[in-house]
Amino acid sequence: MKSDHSAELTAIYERLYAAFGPQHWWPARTRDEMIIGAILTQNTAWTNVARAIDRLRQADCLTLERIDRTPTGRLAELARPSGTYRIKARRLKTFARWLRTEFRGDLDALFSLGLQPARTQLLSVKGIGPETADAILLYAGKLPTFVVDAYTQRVMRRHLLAMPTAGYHQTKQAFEHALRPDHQLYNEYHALLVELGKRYCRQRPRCEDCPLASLPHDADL
DNA sequence: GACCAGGCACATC
DNA sequence: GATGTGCATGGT
Repeated sequence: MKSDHSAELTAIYERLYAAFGPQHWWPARTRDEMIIGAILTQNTAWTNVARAIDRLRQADCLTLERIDRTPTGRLAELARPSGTYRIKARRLKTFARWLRTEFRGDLDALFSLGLQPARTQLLSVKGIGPETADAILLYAGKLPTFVVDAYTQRVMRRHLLAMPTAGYHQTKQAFEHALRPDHQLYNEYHALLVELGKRYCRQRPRCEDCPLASLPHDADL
């Protein structure tokens, strides 16, 4: 990726915000619920995650402390609507146990390490990759790290702001170089990109009314 | 009945 | 280090 697309990335944000307005993300009532949702949404549409969250709430299993004390098989049963539920149940358990043993179950103890140390810690947990780690840091920790998801990669490539081979880290760096390190800005920008993707980039792109239609783009992406 | 969705771990080359 | 595959449901 060319190193400086600051003007373009700022312009894209302005257009998306003007078109969609504030998104009020993450859709969760508590930090624990946010983290649980982040794990459940891996490679999964949010509508299915919402079902699983409801079931966990009904079963009073929507805190990390409760997850730590609930058998994996029971969690899998509750998380079933979110797909890949056996894996996700294991990841929830792994995370809850890790937080208890390493940070006495205290999220503040994790986040107060600061952005980079906390990120390294999260990435050491099996089941937490770059996107999930960044989502947790940004939305639960209010730390300024940009979350790159599949829609973001697609938008960047489509509008020629990223090489087709640009990876997660490269794309993340481009946004963080272009924008001031402000967790509220990163929060809104990521949410707006997801909304853009959901509306206009699913299946074949439908570019007619897309807020970015007038930007340069590659019609094949 | 495909194809997709707000990834990740692991195997293999 | 890049690429492929399993995980598995519900919506379109």
